[in-house]
Amino acid sequence: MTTEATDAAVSERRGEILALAAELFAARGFATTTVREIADAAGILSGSLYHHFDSKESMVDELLRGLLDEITAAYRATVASGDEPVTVLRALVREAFGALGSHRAAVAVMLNEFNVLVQQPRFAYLWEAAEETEQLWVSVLEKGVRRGAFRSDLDPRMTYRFMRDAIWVSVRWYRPDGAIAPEHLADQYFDVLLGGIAARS
Amino acid sequence: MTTEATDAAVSERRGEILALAAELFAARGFATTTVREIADAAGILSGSLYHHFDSKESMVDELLRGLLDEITAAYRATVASGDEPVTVLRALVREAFGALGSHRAAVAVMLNEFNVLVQQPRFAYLWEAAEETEQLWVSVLEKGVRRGAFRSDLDPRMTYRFMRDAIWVSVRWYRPDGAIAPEHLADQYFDVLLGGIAARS
DNA sequence: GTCTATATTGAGATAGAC
DNA sequence: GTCTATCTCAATATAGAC
Repeated sequence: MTTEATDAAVSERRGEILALAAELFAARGFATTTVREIADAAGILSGSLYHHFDSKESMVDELLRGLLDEITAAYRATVASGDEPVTVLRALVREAFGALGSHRAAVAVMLNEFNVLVQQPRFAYLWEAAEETEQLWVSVLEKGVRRGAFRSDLDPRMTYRFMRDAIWVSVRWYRPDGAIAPEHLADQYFDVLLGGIAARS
Repeated sequence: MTTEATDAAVSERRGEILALAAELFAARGFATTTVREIADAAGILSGSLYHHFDSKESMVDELLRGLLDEITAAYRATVASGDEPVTVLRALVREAFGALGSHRAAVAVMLNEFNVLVQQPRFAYLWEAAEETEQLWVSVLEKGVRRGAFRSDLDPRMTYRFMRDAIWVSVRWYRPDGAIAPEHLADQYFDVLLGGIAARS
């Protein structure tokens, strides 16, 4: 009990600082955010940060691992359900948008910094996670094509990339505290994606 | 003649260096690219760069202004044509993808660095250009809704953002020297956007 | 867990010779 | 137009007191 309470308190402080760092990384970019800015936001001096984290890099590492662990678990479970492709795809889209609501800053950091970070050996796991996600989504699209739910001329890999990018990049303008709920946005996107923007004749 | 030839030679060298810098900014990020890396790529020492450019910032400034000047001029002309909304929208999509072919690195830099750069007063013009572009595209979408070419429940601003993001972010995986020509990619995107991915019943 | 104080490095940028 | 040499500063990170 005592140990748990202590651990929880430690984790809580870490979590607070990490959340503040995430907001700064998202707003100002990882490279241009200084540890002094993070410390300022936390109300401490920069040296004190190193009691909680090894380095600035380990902060973004922890942030991205947390996001990936959660979202890949959700994707795996959804695809494993074995439901109809359209149903599964809608659920995947909702999960992706759900992350915008629950982990907005982390998603922004992933979107903005992926290409630069992934070049470092330390962040090679970002590639692995991206590959697994692509395989999961593509398998659903392929199944949908085979079953006649999606157009037969659909390119599953290209369509996946199109969807992934279109969804995640909306983190740049979407505000989860605004009028549009993540699920609503997800359904609107999915609606356009399935039926297109053209008027029905 | 002599003056022109000299100016051309100067501009050529500037252009070469700027193109190299653009590739580095696109691949490694603006903040993490060093002036020494740019100089290495150009085969000179870092101090020599300052004969051509005031600063690293002025390099990215020149790069982005060049892209914006060209693409906004194209958008203006296309919208001013007054053709049918579907026709104009297709042309806009082709122009956006065309920039991926002709200015790939600059587009990548714009996509990746916009949010950070725009916070500096020096780069406030990025906002103005983005605003004008949004107005142009949205006007086409609104006209299309009024004329019954697009769904009546379409949200023009949201749809514009969706399209813009989906198109530009493809610069992250699209290789203009590969199998897919920009116009082909543009038409595929436009096709999906108009008609959706669902099979026709 | 935070502060004081500081080590260390690497970055952007400059001056003047060639 | 490039090089040599160097300045200056800001950033990450550390050591030890409290």
